[in-house]
Amino acid sequence: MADNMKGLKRTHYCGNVTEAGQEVVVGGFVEKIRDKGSLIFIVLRDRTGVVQLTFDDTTDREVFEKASSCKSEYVLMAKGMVQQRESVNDKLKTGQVEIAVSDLRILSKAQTPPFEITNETKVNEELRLKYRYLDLRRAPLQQNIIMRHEIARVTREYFYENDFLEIETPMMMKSTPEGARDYLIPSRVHKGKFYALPQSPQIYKQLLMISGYDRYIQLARCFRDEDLRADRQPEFTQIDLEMSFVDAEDIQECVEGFIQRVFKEVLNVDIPVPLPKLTFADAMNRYGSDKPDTRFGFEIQDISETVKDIDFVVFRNALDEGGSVRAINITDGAATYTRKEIDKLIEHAKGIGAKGLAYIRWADEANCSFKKFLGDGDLEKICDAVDAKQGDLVLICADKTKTVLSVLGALRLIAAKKLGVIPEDKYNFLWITEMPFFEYDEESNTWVAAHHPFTMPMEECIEYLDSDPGKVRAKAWDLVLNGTELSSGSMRITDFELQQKMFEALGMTDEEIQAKFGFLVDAYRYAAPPHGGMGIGLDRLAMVMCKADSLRDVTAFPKVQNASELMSECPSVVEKENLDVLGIKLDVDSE
RNA sequence: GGCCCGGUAGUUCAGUUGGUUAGAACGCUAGCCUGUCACGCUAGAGGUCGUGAGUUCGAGCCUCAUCCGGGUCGCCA
Repeated sequence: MADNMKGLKRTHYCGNVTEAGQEVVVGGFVEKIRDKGSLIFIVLRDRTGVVQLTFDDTTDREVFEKASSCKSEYVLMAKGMVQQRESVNDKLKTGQVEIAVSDLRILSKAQTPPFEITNETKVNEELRLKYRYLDLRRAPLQQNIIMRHEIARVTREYFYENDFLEIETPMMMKSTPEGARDYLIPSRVHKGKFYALPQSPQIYKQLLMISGYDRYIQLARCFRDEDLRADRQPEFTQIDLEMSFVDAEDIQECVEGFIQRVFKEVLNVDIPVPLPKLTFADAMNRYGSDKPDTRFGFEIQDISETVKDIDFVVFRNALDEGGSVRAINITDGAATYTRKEIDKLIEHAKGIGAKGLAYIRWADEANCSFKKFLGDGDLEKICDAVDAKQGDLVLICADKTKTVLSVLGALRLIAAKKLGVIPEDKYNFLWITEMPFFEYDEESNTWVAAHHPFTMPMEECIEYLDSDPGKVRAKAWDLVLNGTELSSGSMRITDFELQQKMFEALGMTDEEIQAKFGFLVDAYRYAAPPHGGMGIGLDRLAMVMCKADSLRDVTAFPKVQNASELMSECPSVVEKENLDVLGIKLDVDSE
């Protein structure tokens, strides 16, 4: 039988025991035992840190015996006097003191855990996820979870102070056939019909504007049944907001205030505002990405003009087919790359869709992979065009412009990571504006909406809706931080006729419109203030602020790549009776 | 769905050209130790080499399949 806490009431968190000369009661987990025989040290851990418990020949015999029976991860409560240590530990916040224990309770015994619970760990993540509740005892993870809480707290404070109302929207809603796949919930009452979990509260928050709740905020859980990535979980949290009587700049200004506040309060980092802006087109041309990491250079440069007279079939073909030849100049000593390392880059480029990669490696002398096609002075012209110097590596890609940009954009990142030139303590925010309204879908040969179909086009683009969809830009913008897409926002269409035109441009029939969004279209007939909003990825924000590599490190109970959870082993098979009630018959084998 | 990487004591890893009884460190168990803090010392237990098949006189190692995990492309209005 374990002890109880009778007569003891916790007075301090472990990490806060720093002053000698007082009697304290602490509770926590056994982090470490150093048993010297007739002198025992137990390091006790809670979410604030650790403190050392000491037992020696002045300790009550029964307490001493109990201490010597303790094992890793036992849950203890201890009462004792805080005293100065004979030998201090400067590495610990509580390293000046220790607790001379007079009362010790073993509240719960622990099996030997499957892995050691230490701050630094090399243990396989798979095992840690299976025992997530143990992994979560580790300080680094606790700090992340606590920081995430702080972010959420500051978020609420900021938006409350700015007159936003927190309103909950349904978790069970109508399935919308467009966009990501929905997670479906079968209905027992309406057999054969389904609710969907929200991909975002988009439609509801727009309806709230129509209803006059003109500043809305919600820390909204969102669900998307798509494949996972390090920065993508099937369920995630969005700081979801919508504002009326505003334009894009007003919303951006409000969010800039939030960003500034949350970084100051949580990290004590000053973020200068307004945040820089870059159009989507410029982002693609300069960085080959719609979420550029601007903490380093290596920008993409168009050298089509420079090489147009060079008799190199790869360049010639690309240019003849309307593509381009572009280059990035990797500085910081990239010329030391070995042939093998360059080959690896080329392989990577091919993986992204490049047919190949030309390069100039300027070590002792400029060494060019396509030297034999060059005339006198051509090499110098190219190096001049990209401002290459000795020590640099110039990567050149020739293809359709879209391919060239995505390939060089990816290589730019890989090279920077490899060279270690990305400053870790920098927070480069960037608004990406003037997003394209339509994307060309090569499979179906049609233009599809790049955003949801209620996004407002830029006024000067409306005339191209029918004639040249590729030219239409949206009143939509993204917020990017260090190469991570943090947030996305837009102004919404409030004009009924314009909305009709948008649907037509997307090739939707009246029946389709009515079936998919009938209630929303109807709602806009009853007048709506001009409005727009954003959804800010709380998980991703936390990931960057915690300097974590994966959302799993800032999510208490994350899913793995196949969308299952290793601890509870969900999703799982359900009893046949449960399916019968829902009128569902399975067409798959499951054990 | 495609491509790449990984899976050997509880954990992290090593394991030669395919060759006797698969090793180390940490952890764990027992004992000793009054100032440790990566405590120290002594002894000990602990293995279906992810799983299944194949090649071979012989497989941790080679081949195929499969499962699990990670990264990435597709996908993510």
